[in-house]
Amino acid sequence: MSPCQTFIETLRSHGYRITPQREMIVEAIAHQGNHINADEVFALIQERIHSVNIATVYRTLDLLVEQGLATRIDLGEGRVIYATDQHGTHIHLVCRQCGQVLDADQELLSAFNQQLQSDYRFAADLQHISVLGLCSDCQAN
Amino acid sequence: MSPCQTFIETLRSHGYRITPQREMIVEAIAHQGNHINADEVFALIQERIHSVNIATVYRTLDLLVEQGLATRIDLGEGRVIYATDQHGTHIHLVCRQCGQVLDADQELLSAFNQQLQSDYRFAADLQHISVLGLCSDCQAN
DNA sequence: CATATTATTGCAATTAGTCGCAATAGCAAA
DNA sequence: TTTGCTATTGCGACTAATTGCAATAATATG
Repeated sequence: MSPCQTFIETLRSHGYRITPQREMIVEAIAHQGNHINADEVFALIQERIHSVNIATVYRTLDLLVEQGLATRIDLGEGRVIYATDQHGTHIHLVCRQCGQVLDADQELLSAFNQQLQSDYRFAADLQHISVLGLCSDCQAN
Repeated sequence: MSPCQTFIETLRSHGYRITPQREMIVEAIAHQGNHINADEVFALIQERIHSVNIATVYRTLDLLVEQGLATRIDLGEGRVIYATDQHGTHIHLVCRQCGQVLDADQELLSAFNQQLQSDYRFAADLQHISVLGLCSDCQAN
């Protein structure tokens, strides 16, 4: 089953209705291998059909995040991106001074993840997070 | 030196001008021991003087975060809070389904923090972060 | 203390995202 | 296939936060 179909089936099995709008939004975020923001999703859908509302895009993206099918990452400065759980896992290191974004290896968080589950019974979405801080250049200044 | 004065001096030594507005905003966030959001800061200042603009509040809070004197935490659902670096460090575990917020021990991140510094030369602001995931109740459902 | 420089502010306009509500359209059951 | 229930959508209004710009005021210098 393609990733798209998996998403759709997951939504259906959780009692959500499958609309053309939702299918197109899922396709947009799934086919786009990389990160994507709400505007880009909206633009991709507009290429196919013009009558989809931006509010529906936001609502569907929220739904996908809530269902754990996608993650929402706030990179600061109004940069909010989405990615499917299929997307290669990694950590975004965002410099709070220059705004630069560095990627770090996801493995660094595995011990933390296990502790959250054992100590707090909390299943953290760590496959794709952003961490604010200072990059080496800005530390020097 | 009181925390307020430290903040003010830090700003001054970095070449920023000290205005009454900035002093009041720093006092608001420093005296408020706990988290505070932009609206609350604005309300606290309005009690003293009415001519301060909300845009200045946002700009000053951004400045404090950029300078590492405060942290900005996005708890989702439009809940954005600020706290000084004096504030007791901890991790917010935000459930992506029910919105509930749990606090976890900061210590869990110390190994991760050290690795970011040694492997990526990145000084992460981990004293006060939020992590999205599923709480035990919502995992059960 | 007076002056010049320019960072900061307030204001108004703008943007991104959200919300309430009536109309529409999935889906389950007959 | 038809019907009924109600989740979902589109729309317009609204809110939170940001931005450009001219006026103001903090600081350095003479």
